[in-house]
Amino acid sequence: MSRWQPNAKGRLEQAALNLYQERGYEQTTVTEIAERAGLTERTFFRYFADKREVLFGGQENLLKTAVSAIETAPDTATPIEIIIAALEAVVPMFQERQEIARQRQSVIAANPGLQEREMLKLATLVSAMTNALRRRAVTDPEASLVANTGAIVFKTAYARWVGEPDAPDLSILIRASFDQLKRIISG
Amino acid sequence: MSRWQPNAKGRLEQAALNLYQERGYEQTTVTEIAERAGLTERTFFRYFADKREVLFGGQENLLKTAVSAIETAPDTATPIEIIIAALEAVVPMFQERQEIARQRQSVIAANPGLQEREMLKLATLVSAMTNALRRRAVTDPEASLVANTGAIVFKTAYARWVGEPDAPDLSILIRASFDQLKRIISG
DNA sequence: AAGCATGATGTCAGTTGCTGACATGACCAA
DNA sequence: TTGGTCATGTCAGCAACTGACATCATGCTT
Repeated sequence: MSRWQPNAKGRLEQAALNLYQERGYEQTTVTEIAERAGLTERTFFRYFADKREVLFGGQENLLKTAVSAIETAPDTATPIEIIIAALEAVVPMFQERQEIARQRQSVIAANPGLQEREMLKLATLVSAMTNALRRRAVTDPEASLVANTGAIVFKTAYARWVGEPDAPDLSILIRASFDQLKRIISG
Repeated sequence: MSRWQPNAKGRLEQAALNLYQERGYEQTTVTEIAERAGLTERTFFRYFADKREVLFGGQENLLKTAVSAIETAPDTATPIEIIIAALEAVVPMFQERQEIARQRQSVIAANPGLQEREMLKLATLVSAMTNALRRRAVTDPEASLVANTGAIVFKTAYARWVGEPDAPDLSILIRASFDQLKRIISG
């Protein structure tokens, strides 16, 4: 029999999400989270840089997937097409977890500090995609404009996907947002 | 002779900006800022909600100006034209203070926590502009897409304006960014 | 002129987020 | 068996932030 229960990080994430929902983010102390996970505060901070970070675990995977999609897009694709491909590459990571995504989102929506963190994560993603585009010889400021455009499209689609009870497929919403943006800007 | 030195808030802002530049944001304590301004830590927190907020004073003015520009745009303007007008309405608030803008930006660039706050401010602005557009009968998600597009355009222009030694006029850069975005998306 | 309300600031004590230093003890490899 | 490793615990401490109450110049009221 091993000394420690397995999956400490996952237990902390679960405990945090539950407590944030039950009492609200600010009313929850890190000590409480750790206790519910059967650990100590100090251990929480070994797994997560701060109290917010516990809600943003999947970020590195997301980033890798998006960057890798940009790197492997066909040479014939335009920058915008490359970005849309990156967004669609990332869709499956959400598709399965719609319920958890909704829980997370309602917690984040209730706290500005968490919204800050979410936007920093998004900005990190945009920055990584911008760099990936530059490596494909897309020049500045086009690379940055394209990456940011991708972020808007995704944000818009994601908001609908999380917000509507019987939302269409995420990749369909992405297409729809992009088409609408095209019409708005050219029109 | 009055009991207190005038302009406590301004003194705190100045002291904070200087100290963040001299020692870095994290190495500066709120007590140090207050001392340099001839006040106490407690008074700092009466003027600013937290240690970051001291760098984001002009925000409310900015927001009011942008929203008011949206409200007073001519009825013939398209949503995109309205947003561009809002961006240009805001230009004069930066134009005079390019040097301070550069100082602020270098401090913010050195600290992720400050970047978080800046993006929250930008998101607040986008949200206010979205609502202002809705009041002009622009429907969702178009209102949100347009406001976000404005934010990208401004961010791109602002980055160049702050980053290049002899940058062109900010409103020229806004036009340039918007034109380029149009080409990218339609192309 | 005396008294009184106001408002900006100070003082103090307390909670919580977060960190560094060191201790513990099951597991594993030599 | 021994000794190292690694996840966790323990403890002490700093800095951000808050609530409660004190101070006292200013200016209004009577």
